[in-house]
Parts: sequence; structure tokens; C-alpha cells
Amino acid sequence: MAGSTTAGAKARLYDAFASSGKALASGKRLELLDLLAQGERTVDALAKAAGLNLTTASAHLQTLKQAGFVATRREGVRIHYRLAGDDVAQLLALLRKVAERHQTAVPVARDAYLGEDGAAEVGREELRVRVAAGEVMVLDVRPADEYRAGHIPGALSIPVDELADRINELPEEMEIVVYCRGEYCVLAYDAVRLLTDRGRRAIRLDDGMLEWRLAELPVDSGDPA
Amino acid sequence: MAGSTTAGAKARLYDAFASSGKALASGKRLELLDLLAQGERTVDALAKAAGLNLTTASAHLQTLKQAGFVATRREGVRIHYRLAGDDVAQLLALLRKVAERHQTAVPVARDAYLGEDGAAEVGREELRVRVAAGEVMVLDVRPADEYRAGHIPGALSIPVDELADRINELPEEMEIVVYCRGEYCVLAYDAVRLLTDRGRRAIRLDDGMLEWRLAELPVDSGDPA
DNA sequence: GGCATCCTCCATAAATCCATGGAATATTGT
DNA sequence: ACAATATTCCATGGATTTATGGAGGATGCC
Repeated sequence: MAGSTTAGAKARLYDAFASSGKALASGKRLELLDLLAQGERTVDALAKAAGLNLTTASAHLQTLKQAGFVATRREGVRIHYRLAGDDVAQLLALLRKVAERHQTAVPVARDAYLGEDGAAEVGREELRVRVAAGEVMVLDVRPADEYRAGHIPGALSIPVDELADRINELPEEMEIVVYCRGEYCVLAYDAVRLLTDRGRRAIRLDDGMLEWRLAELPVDSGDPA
Repeated sequence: MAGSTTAGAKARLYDAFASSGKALASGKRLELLDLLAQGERTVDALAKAAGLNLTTASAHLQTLKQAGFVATRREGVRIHYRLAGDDVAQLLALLRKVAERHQTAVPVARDAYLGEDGAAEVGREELRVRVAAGEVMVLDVRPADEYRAGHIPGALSIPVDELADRINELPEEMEIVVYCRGEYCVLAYDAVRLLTDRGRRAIRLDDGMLEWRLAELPVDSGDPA
């Protein structure tokens, strides 16, 4: 019934899907996608942020481009990469969710990286309510350019690197909700530890900007007014 | 700031996610997942359905199991594999959607496999309305065991292999809506071609059982009453 | 126990992927 | 045109992955 042409065509279709799967099959590529989910970047910036040799980063980006996960924009001598669409971020988030739920190695690696943390978390809806009530303030601890590319409305930006020096910019008595890139981003964990060590009340948003965008909640960009 | 331990832990976390990505990085594994989305099967049945050597199929299934995408159940001498959860099917569906949207090779391979098809399709909601109105009947052309494992309520089962012989079981005048495994399954395409060649009015459901389940619509199982 | 069936584990060769250094290309500024 | 910068392309060696045949384990039947 199924002729050899059909069998070949079937394999080609599944292989085409698989080549998108392959793009997700390297930790470094996932890290690049994660960075790109915060906003566009140049090859050089991506390589540095991901701790990769420039040529290696370029090669991974080509793989991602072939899979159609990223798009590029040239600006003078440099090339800016960005995610090709929201659905790519969605795919990344779902891959992680499924991996976390079904693969036992993930929670272990997660705790080892982020810190075991029994610490308090707050969800997006509760955050909205408590911000409206004036009970808490929101702190974005990502690098400044990521904040500029898009942040939760009303959030203050202090990159985690600068937090120790700039802690006095934070009101003494208010509780602080910290967020960063996403559910698996270490910056907010580090920031909460730093703040509580200095006697501030600080908790984490239970995920980050990636999930905020996927939930299609409002996003501000640029520097605060 | 980020010590070497942290860097290693970060890489381990991303690599853990990537090992789930790797499970999606082979056409044959995607084909196996696609089959499993229809219901559980033995290794032997999977190998035959996917056109694989038994040991090769077993190896791929081990890979999927490591990623936590499939689970097993022993019944006497044979082992039944099944998807580990709905979220796995969801991931598979999203991967395909993203691939189709962003990778130019996919639509080409799709048309080559399924046939270019300008033919009419009907969506799930329209199907529901037209069935309720008694305008159409629903035909499931998957193999009988997949039908038994779960089908659209009220659907008649005639596997596409038997369709030519059993065409007289279909009412002459009613329009027939054919479905099979999912959006990229060839069986319904073949069936519609066969039926229209013989003068019946037949169209396809625009996707199949995989998407029906993901939409959490009602599913019947077993043989019809 | 002995034997058949179904599946997994092991060893191996071919193919593919990854990281990296050096060459080539494209754009901008002088 | 020339130099400088950012990125891609190419070649290479080392590590992984894939398909496959054969050995080994588990279960059920006699």
C-alpha cells in the first residue's frame, strides 16, 4: 500500500521535525535561547553571556537559525539575533516543564544550581494584588539592558552585581519581590539571599520575565520615567 | 561572583533539559511518540509500525524512557510502552507547530508526504455542529486497535486498508468526515482520495485523535455498542 | 527443569555533532 | 583603496549517536 516514495517522504517529514528537535538537543543552545528570550543580542554579547568561544556561539546560532527558532537583523557591522516568535519561547518553557516533571535528574540539577531554597515565593496574581495594595515593591535584578528591553511595569532595576552597593536605594521597611529571567534563573535566588542576609524582607516571584511575557501580561520598556 | 561550582551546576541543569531535547532529535523517535500518542503498544508492534529493527526500536525506546517521555508496563512476556503523560503529547504537538511555522522545509515535506491537497477540511467545532445536525458521519480510518484504545464518540471504524472492501458499509448519501492520528497522518488523506474516487462525498477533519485528546474532548474506547 | 518468546544489553562500524583555530566575507570609517 | 571590527565559513580531531547482529535475562508454558 505505502510505496517506497511514500516511505521516503514520511521519513523526510519526521526528519524535518527532528531537525527542530535537534536544535533543542544541546545545553548551550538552550542557554542561548534563554538569553534571547530576554531580548535581542549580538553574537559577541551572546558568546560572552553563555561563556562560549565566538565561533562556537556562531555555529550554535546557525543551527538555531536553520531550525527557524531565531531571526537576525543587521545593524552596521553587527548582527542582532532574536527569537523568531513567541511560540519558540513557549516551546522552550514547555520542554522545561515536561523535563522537570518526568526526568528525575532535573530537580536535582535545579536545586544544585539555584540553591535548595525553601524560601517563600509569590505567584503573578498575588503579586498584582499586593502591589496594588502598596504592600510590596518589585525589583528586577537582571542586567540593565535586559531591563530596558522589557520589564514588569513599575519594577525598579538594580542588577544583582550592583545590589550590594546600591542596597540603600531600596526602602527600608517595604517587602521586596525580586524577579529575573525565568523559573530557572539564578539571579533572583542570589539577590534574595543577599537581601535577607542584610535584614531586608525579600521573596522571589515564582518565575520570571519569560513566563510573564508568555502570560501576555503588560510589559514596559526603556528606562523608568 | 559565579564560582566554578555554580558554572558547573548551571551547565548540568541546561544539559538535563537538553537530554530531553535529545529525545526529540530523531525522526524515528518522533514517529514512535506519534504512535504512542494513539495508545500503548508492545516493543514489537512499535518496531513493525515504525519500520524499525527490533533492537533499534528498543534502543530508541530506552532513550525516550531516560528522558521520561514514556513509561512501561509488563504483561506476561511482553512490555507495553505508553506516553508518560498528556504533557508529552502536548510537547510533540507544539514542536511540530513551531517547526511548521518557522522551518521552510516542513511544509514542503508535508505536502510531499500527505499530497498537496486543496481538499476541504473541517474543524472540530464545525464537526460537532454538523454531526449534531445529522448532516455528516464520522469515520475513523486508523488500525482497529488504535480505534479501540480511544476514538471520537459515534465514529465508525474502518481501517484504511479495508476501506476499499468495506465501502458498502457507508451510507450512500451522507457526507463523510474522515480522521486518523493527527495533523500529519496520511491515512485520512488516502481515505478521502479513495472515497472521492468512488463518488462519495468525503472531507477530512483538519487534525486527528492527538489534537482531539489535547483539546480534552470526550473520547470513547472499546468497540461500538 | 527445559524451551520458546519477548525484550534488553553489549560490541562495533558508519555517520554525525561539538569545539576550536585560522581564513574569508561584509560593513564602516579614514 | 585600506584598515578595523564583527561575523561566518572551513578544516580537523575528539566525542556521541545510530543501526545492527549476537549474547543474555525475564516470563510463561509444557
